[in-house]
Amino acid sequence: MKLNQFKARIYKEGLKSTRQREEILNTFLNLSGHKSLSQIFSQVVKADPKIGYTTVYRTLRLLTRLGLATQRKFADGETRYEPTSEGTHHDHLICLDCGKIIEFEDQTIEALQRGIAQRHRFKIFHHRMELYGQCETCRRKKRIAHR
Amino acid sequence: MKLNQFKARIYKEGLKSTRQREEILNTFLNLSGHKSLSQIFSQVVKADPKIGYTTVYRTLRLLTRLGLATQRKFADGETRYEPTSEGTHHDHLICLDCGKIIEFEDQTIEALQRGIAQRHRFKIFHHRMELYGQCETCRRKKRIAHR
DNA sequence: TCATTTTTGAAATTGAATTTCAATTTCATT
DNA sequence: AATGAAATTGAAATTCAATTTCAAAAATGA
Repeated sequence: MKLNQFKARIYKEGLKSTRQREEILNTFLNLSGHKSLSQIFSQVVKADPKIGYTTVYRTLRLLTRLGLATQRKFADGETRYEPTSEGTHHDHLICLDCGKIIEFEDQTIEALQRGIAQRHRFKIFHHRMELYGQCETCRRKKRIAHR
Repeated sequence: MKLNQFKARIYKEGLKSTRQREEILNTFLNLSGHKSLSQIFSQVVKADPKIGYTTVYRTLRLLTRLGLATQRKFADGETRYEPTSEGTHHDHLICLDCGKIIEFEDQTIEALQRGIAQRHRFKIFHHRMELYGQCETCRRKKRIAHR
């Protein structure tokens, strides 16, 4: 369970472990995929209606700072959070109709990116690559709707 | 000159050609790179102090709709606009220290992306790829500052 | 328990994006 | 050149997510 790791990190930083933080972390870890703050908030509220939006916001920032969450900004502008799954970087395939997000990884592309950076004498810290389109399900739906 | 093409498109859409729109387009086309709305606005104001922020905003949206401008959202959250240079898609290398943006293109990566999409049965409309890091100039500066 | 420090949460603030609306401008038609 | 319908302008207002403020509440260590 990650909760203990979390508490340990919290103490090390001179911060305090609270009911709210534990509840938010727990909810967040059980939520799959890339969730917006309001999505996370509405889930947290179900578990404890007393927890405020601000606290969820601050806790997600804290988790990001501690490396337990990763922030993502896609083209729609809303910030999304995802539990950090250790060591695996990945990119995204996003359906513009239904919002589905598929993760993928491609070592060849990563290598080519390193080459490009080197050629321009850049030192890369991170990157993002997103492919926007339509998933098969939505394409089928549209085809039917058009009849 | 693109101005005439612009007027033609304007009329075709049932819209009207105005002093403001011409001035904004003109300023925008002479501005290189990826500019934020406020950067474009402050440049437009130099040419004509009477032109309002809202008009610049709406004109950039219009240009985007007409395909003369391309909207970009990088990780800093601010929307940037770039004149559409026909036919050439490109990706970006961004310096996190000085904000410099370098454009690049890599056909091999593009091909690999198409392969990934196909494997997931996605139909891709567009994509974005951004490499964030530090350019050579800033790396040198920092090295000196550390002494 | 007490004292200190952090956290909480409602409300306020920020800042960019977008909308509103009355006044103005464009342009096709006289 | 004058007219009028339709579009445009620009200042101000609004929206909306992100972020900050601050007094009250909770957590930790002595």
